[in-house]
Amino acid sequence: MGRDVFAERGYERATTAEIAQRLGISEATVFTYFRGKRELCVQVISDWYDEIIAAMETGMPREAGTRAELSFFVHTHLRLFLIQGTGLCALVLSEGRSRGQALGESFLPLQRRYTAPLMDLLARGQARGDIRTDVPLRYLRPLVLGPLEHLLWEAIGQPDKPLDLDFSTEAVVRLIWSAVAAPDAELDALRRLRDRLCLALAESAGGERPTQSS
Amino acid sequence: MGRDVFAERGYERATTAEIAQRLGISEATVFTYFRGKRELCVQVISDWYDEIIAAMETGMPREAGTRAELSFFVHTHLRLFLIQGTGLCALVLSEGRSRGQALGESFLPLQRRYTAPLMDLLARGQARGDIRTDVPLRYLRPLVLGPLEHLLWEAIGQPDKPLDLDFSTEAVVRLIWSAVAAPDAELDALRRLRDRLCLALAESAGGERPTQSS
Amino acid sequence: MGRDVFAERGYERATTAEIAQRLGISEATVFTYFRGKRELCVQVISDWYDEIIAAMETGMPREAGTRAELSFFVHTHLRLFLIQGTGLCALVLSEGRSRGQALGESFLPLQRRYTAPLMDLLARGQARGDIRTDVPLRYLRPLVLGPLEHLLWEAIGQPDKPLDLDFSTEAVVRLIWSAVAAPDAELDALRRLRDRLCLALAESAGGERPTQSS
Amino acid sequence: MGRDVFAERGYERATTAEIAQRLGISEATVFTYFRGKRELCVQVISDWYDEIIAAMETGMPREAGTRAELSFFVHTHLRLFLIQGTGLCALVLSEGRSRGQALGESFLPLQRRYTAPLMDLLARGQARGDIRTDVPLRYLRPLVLGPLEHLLWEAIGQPDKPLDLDFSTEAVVRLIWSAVAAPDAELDALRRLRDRLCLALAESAGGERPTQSS
DNA sequence: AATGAATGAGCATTCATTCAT
DNA sequence: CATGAATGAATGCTCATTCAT
Repeated sequence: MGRDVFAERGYERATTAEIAQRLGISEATVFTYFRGKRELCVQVISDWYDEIIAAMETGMPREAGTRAELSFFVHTHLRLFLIQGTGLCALVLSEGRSRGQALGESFLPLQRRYTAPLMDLLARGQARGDIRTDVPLRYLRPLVLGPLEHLLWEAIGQPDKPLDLDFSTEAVVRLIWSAVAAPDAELDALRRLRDRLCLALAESAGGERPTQSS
Repeated sequence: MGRDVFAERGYERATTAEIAQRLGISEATVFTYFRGKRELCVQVISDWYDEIIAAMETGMPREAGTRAELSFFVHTHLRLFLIQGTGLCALVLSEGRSRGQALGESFLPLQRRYTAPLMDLLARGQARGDIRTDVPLRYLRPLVLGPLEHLLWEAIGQPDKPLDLDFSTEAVVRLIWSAVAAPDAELDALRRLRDRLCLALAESAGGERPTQSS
Repeated sequence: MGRDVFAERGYERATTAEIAQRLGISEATVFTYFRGKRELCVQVISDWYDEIIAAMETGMPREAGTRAELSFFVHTHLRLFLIQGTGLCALVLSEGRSRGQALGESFLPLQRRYTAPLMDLLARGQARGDIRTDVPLRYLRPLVLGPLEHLLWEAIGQPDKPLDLDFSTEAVVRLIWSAVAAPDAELDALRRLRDRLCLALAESAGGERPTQSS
Repeated sequence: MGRDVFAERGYERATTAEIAQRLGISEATVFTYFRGKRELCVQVISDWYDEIIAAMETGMPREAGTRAELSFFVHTHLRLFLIQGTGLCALVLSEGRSRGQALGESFLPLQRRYTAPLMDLLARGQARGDIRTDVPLRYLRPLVLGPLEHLLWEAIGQPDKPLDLDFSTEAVVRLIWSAVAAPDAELDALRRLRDRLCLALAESAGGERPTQSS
């Protein structure tokens, strides 16, 4: 699979020879189907993106609330990039960006397609009043994707310390949520939650209770 | 300058010929001072890190409050990487990681030295009570560096839309601060309440993960 | 022909460029068939040895008597090395030996294969009673090959004085034969007598080594 | 010492840098004294030859008989080439010969000077009637030097099997002598020896005695 | 369609040699 | 006289790409 080679070696160090060999075909045949190494690589990345986007759009729990959606997004993102995509992640991040002219402008649309599910998610959240609206989405997006990438980079760099998927997801989402959630919305929700609990559990009034700023 | 070439072309596409040419010296002279391309590149990265770290440690307003420190960190990070470092950023991120063995293990200590100012900043904030302590620093770090990297990647990808440094800094800091700041008492208590409830009611509730909507 | 280049220039001074050029192919094509310069050179030497060995085994007059066999061996050796092999001889002798590790251990088996025809010849001679048996074959071999090499070296060094093949063969064989032939009975006995006397009278005799003059 | 470097590495693989370093001087200084690498190497070889020739001329036992002289020559040759000269031996043999034009014609006179002691030895032997005169000296010389070189090559190639100097000398001389000695001279000497022994040891007539061809 | 064979364009690296100081 | 610094000229080797079959 060309994907594996690019993922393992990076763009420059991947050779058409090895790709052809792993595919069990002749090196020349590769050029029958692709105009060149660059186009092949773009195709590989593109397919990879398609899978991710499909997974995102298919599984997204659109009715479960904004936080659940975010949680799903984070979980899926980490999962897909961890199972095999770390190499491709590096590929996209490093080679796919302006550097020189190797992989050209081919990635902008992909990038846009990929971030679409997240942008939709955030937009829906704003419509629901769950996501803050005082900051343009343009600045919210890196707040989500940035930490994920950073976490993945660290995971790549330390293959001996594998990431605990569920734990990491929860930790990251909690942090991100603190930043992107509509402040009032969260407070409101919490207060409503507390009030309902107080009613339902009137007799069992033990445990901690909110003290200050009623 | 070798730095520019590596920054513009990446490790593989940078040629010793071009580096020598831009330095106005012969290609052979390069090898008089560096054992090879790899060593040269490591030196370039190392110098670059030194500059960043020096800038961070020198200008850090240690008495102006945690938020001001964070603001300075973000501003400085964006500024230094924008003026020339984006390519080097990519270099470190992509080549410096396990990929093959091109740039070996030379980067781990650098990486650590670079994140030190941020970690110190966060630790001081926690001591002052400004930074939340319910999440390990290990998870706070990507929350800061991640968005910055992501923002920079986007800025690199769209050179026609230059980043407004002060505005971006303020926007990003505001977001990050929401996530890393110690919540005030009520919020804190409410959140802990909610979290424990979510756990307790996990089985009797629906399938989707706990959200605070509704 | 790669053989010519290595023969004319030696290993270090032979360039893949020149080899390719003389073969009328591109330099890259050379590396399609050989993993590198070293492997190519080993192949060249190997083929050369094959030819010599084949010539030796094919033409050897096994029924014509030991002296005729030796004559054939000498004649063939001189002929093959003179027509084109002197350079390869130098190649094997100088590069093929321990010096650094350029041409590795690849030559030991070749060396052995090459000397096999001579060793067989000598062994047959001993079986027939034509070759002396009082000296291990190990010491007879250099007595044959050594003068041939030396003669060839001289011939190389003085290209203006070409060697007369038949005359040289006869002269060399006559000399070698004197040394390796089984001495006739009287001489044999006399020599053994002398040798034992030399040993027995070593202490009571003068300082200088035993000679038969006087 | 430049000598060591050339001996260890051969001409091509020896670098002026290493030579200068071992001499504890700057690389440029080397070029103050020698016009170039080639000249330096010629000087090294030349000095080496001087030593050998001096050893030959100084120690040669001119009154001890031809065989003793030959024995001394062989012993000294093997000794000097074995202690440090194998590398230089290879150097002279391979680089010193016409190959390309690296070490040019500088060696012919050296070669001649070196073989002079041997030629004189043989000439003296012929004058004394000890060395056969039916073959030109030109053909006798390789019979002596050839086996020595061959023996040395083998010794170089198998550093784990060091040569026993005295034993090898005796073995080689015995063989060479068979070839170069004047046949009649030897027989005559042996017979005279036997006759004298018969007289001196008339009573102890046991042991072997020459039977045939009295 | 598939491929074996060939290659042009580079690239990092080496090293003898020069020369101003 | 000695040398630090610089380099021109090679050299072995790689690899994406082409094309006749």
